Amino acid sequence: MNPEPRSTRDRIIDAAYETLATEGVVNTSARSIAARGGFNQALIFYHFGSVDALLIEAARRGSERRVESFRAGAGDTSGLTDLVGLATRLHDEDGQTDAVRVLVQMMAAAMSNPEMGSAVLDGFEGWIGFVEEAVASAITGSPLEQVLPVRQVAYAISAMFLGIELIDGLDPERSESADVFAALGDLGRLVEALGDAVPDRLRPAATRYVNKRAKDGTQ
Amino acid sequence: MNPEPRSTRDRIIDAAYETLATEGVVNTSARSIAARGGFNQALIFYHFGSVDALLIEAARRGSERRVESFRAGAGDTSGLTDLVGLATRLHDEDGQTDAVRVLVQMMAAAMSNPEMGSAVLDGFEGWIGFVEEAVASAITGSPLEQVLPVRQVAYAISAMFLGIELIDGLDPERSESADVFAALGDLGRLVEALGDAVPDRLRPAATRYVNKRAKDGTQ
DNA sequence: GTCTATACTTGGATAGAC
DNA sequence: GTCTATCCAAGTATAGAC
Repeated sequence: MNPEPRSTRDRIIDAAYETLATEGVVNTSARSIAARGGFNQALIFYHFGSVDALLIEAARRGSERRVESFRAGAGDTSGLTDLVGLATRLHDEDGQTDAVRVLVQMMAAAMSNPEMGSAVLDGFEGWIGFVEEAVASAITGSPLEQVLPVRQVAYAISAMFLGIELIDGLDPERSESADVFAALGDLGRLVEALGDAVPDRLRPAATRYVNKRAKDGTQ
Repeated sequence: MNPEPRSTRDRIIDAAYETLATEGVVNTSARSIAARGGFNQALIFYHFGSVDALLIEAARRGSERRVESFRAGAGDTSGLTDLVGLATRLHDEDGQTDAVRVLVQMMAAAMSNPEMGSAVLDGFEGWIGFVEEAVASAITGSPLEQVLPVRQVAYAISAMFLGIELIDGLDPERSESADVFAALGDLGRLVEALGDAVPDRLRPAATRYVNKRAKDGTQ
């Protein structure tokens, strides 16, 4: 139970992760990582072969952590409000912001490195899956259940979350994300309230109506 | 009218822009930019003083172009469907994808460079403003007009757009963005259809109802 | 497995000729 | 304003001692 002395390999991965979070990809190098972790630069090549390979490992590690703590923080996500609330909390927790920052940095770097891109996408899949579940459980029993393409909506929500972090990191002084999350919370509550306003015995009719509208609209 | 021979300054900015788009920030250097533009590397320092300063210029140029072509492509955006349609078209046009890619790359780089962050954010303001207008005109006359925080919604939509591009760039083989835009289009049409279903003479009542719900929810 | 030393490459930046 | 040459710092990577 005492702090298991982490292996060097692990310490290197952690240092890479921290460097990405605090200095960004552009300032992440074998030397800056080693300096931060307090170990020798050559170890990176001994253990991982190249800096890129290390970054891919760090991305993998990050994905795992992220999804773990999502699920830990999620608990009882069962509505839009809960979902937005969770997103807001995640955005506010320091460790979580780091996780998203690292992900964003990796994604930007991966746009010019196919192998890395594929790895990052794999890790991101867990995140989308998590949001899919949350969305699905948020709409069970509502007329939306029949028409909402859960996967695509989860994808869009995840993208929004990433984008907010991307913009938010530009200038801490001018951060608007708190207002945005607050507004999303209001909207979520509003939609839920409107949904609740549909009496139970009218739901089948509402569903038919929504379906028809969806069909007409898609043509 | 004949192709005004672009100044060297302009050619350098263009080359920087192209390098960002095709190679990403991590591979953007004075030398790679000069190679692409076919001019001497030293010119960058003569005209801009440093690579970062050049990138900031390129970002500014990019913002202008982006908003220009948004407005050009927008024309008659007056509903959710139009808005999503515009986004879809922008996402499909080659030149536009480049513009968004460049922006995303700059944002990622700017996370570790305050001066750059501020410049990129300034440029992004034009984009958000554009989406604000589109959202505002999309909801005029509907009960939503009273309760929707236009700025925050526009911010969220813009963030989503950026995020989609970010994910989409990871692995062209596994791109899902087309499905996502299609789904968003369906949803937009659905919401519009539902909105239209509220008879005109009931709108004041609907507005009061929505307002009350919004108020209750916010508490 | 880890450290030192070192080779090699690339990048930022400047001086000076043209 | 542009090109050549060059300096120096930083980066990746390897060899070899410990």
